Amino acid sequence: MDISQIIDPLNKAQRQAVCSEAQNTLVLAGAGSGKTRVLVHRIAWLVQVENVSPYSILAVTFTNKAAGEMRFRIENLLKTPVRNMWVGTFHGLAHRLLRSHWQDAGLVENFQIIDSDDQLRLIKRIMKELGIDDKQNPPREVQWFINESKDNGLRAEQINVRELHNREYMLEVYQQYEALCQRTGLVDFAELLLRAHELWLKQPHLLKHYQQRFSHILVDEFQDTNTIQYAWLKVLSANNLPQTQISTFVVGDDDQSIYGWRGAKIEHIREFEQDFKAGSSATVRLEQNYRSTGNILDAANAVIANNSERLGKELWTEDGEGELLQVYQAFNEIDEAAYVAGQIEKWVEKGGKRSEIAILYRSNAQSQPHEYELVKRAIPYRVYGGLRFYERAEIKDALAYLRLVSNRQDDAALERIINVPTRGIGQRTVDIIRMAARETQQHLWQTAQTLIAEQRLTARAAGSVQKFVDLIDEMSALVTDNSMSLSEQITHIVEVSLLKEFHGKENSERAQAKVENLEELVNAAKRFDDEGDPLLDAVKESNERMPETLSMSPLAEFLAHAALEAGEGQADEWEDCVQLMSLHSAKGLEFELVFLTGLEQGLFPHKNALQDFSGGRLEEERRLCYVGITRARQQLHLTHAESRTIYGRNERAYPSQFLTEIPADLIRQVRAVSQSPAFAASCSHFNNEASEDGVSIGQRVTHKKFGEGTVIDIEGTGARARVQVNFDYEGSRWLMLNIARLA
DNA sequence: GAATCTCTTGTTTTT
DNA sequence: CAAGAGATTC
Repeated sequence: MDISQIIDPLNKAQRQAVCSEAQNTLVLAGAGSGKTRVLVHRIAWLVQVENVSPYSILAVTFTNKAAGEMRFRIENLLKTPVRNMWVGTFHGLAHRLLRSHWQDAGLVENFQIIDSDDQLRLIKRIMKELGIDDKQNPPREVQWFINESKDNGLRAEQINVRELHNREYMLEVYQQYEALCQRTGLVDFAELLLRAHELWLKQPHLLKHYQQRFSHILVDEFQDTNTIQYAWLKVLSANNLPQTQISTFVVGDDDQSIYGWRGAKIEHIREFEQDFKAGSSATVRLEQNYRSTGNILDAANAVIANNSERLGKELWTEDGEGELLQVYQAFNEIDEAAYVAGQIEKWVEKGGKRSEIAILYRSNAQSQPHEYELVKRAIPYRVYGGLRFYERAEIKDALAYLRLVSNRQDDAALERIINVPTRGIGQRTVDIIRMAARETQQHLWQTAQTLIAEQRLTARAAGSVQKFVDLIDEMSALVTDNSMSLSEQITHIVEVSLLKEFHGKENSERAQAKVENLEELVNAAKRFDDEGDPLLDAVKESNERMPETLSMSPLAEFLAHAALEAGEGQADEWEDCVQLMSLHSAKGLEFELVFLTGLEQGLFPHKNALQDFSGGRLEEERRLCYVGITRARQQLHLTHAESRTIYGRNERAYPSQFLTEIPADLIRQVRAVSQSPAFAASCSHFNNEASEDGVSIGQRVTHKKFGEGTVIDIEGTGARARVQVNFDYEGSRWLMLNIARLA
């Protein structure tokens, strides 16, 4: 047993956490203080020193990425695979529990997971059936209401009608939605958690089994737990029983809580100390930062200090202060992207790797101008998040075929593809089937066949529907008869569905991309064939000690994988490329060079957060900013634009309040402000040349008029330059063609 | 029933 | 600007 390997790389506070003898340990870990390391080493410590079986350990994370990373690092440290240890996201673990105990959970064996897109469609359908005007009552609001209720552990019947303030229809939709999902074997994200929680409450024998099994529960990103997740943990750990033997170890940072909008409650950190009081408890603070330079940390500390109600934490480093933060004020988002790309080129020229660079933004749509610029300069990049692979329409179509093959009750899937590709089943026919299904409380698949048999459809419609039914049955035969591999099955289904032909016949770039995506789906299935799902393996392995066994067809496994992981990590991962992602997906990651872009009031902080009078949401935006700043190791560039295209319109933009919260002495303004709105219409040549050859463009620009060879005086901080600029008026905006310095 | 056109509406963030 | 809904035409 080699304890030194586990202990030596740790500082005092980290060691204190890893070796904690308390039954319940709370680790308050600032950004970059070695949070993951502590978790990984804690588990290694438990296994090697305290002789805890990996079988008795449950580790919970929030993203699949984090779960994979944790398992990888544990196995690296222990130098042995830990197959039967459960490591997963709350959703992933809940899903496995429900698969293993579907009967006890009141589900059908082959239940399907739906994403929020499917969920919204179902809600729209129900509202239509109930005759609720979706103009006045946006389905999105109802969706939000349902998910919020579930996140708080509330079923429809537990909701007090009076609290709805004449929005009783929401409750009605919720009830109908629940019934529909139950009838058709569909489970949404929030439902996974709620069911898993109810499983504990309704099936004490199962709860007892898992309580006896898990002696140690570890939770990462604890500040992001929502009510139902927290409740699930509390029940499992038997924290209310003084004699419980279960030890909990949670790691979190209140300053990095950025999922309040999803029901996460920072208060859980505080509550933990009161709620988990069985046996002894300890709190450890990790404040020494091993990631960023002093200046970056000072900026982060200064920004987050504006929040109230913090648990209090100040990051520090033993390393030097490093470079100043650079702030660049761009004319517009194109200019911003050009600046970023220019800096990236510099970094790479100096021998830096592209994978050390991240471009971060508040909302995914902001990736576009950056992508455009990077393509232009042939800089390889990779975008995370946004429309994920398994969320693309054509992929979801293909998956809907697979779902229907695997579960004929899946109404959501059936509705999606009954007329994709078009096969002569129109809105009218679908409406008839829907209504009939509603009357008999049957699912659509069965109803459609009944309607044909009873000749309640027109001959033409009946023929088309019959063809569809036959098609699905035929696919089903392919899948069940042969002992084909998963990827072969999917290849067949994609072929037979004629989806490729359907999308391919459209002669656009987008259509081409869709066909390629469908081909990529087959590759994804191949990869899944080879690699499988580590959590599933763990469950299978450990289920040997349970009376219930978990048996899922490869197809069902693949579908669940697609629903829960939405398809990160496909393609080009090996190439050295710049990383583009939202601030939310950047949490937990670090980069040498970080660009924090779009720092404008209304964009970041987002305008919706600014409307909130309580300020709670503004504080969450600020935490998001804190997360962004602390991603950087060496260099941090903060950019904002004077003008930004929003919904196709050019809008004036103002610097984010967060910029002013950073002490001025930590910042170097790369270029000062230009007040002329006409300049905002200029293109990127100007900015590059002007800033590149050292001209500092000043506060005011004097110009006579725009046109061929306009001469402009630029006043900088102290400096002054005269330049000749050639413009072209193109429709509605000025394009700057070139610029030359005169004096 | 399908394809095409016009008009409105809107995007924060993710399991 | 782009996607979705609704209306119109084939």
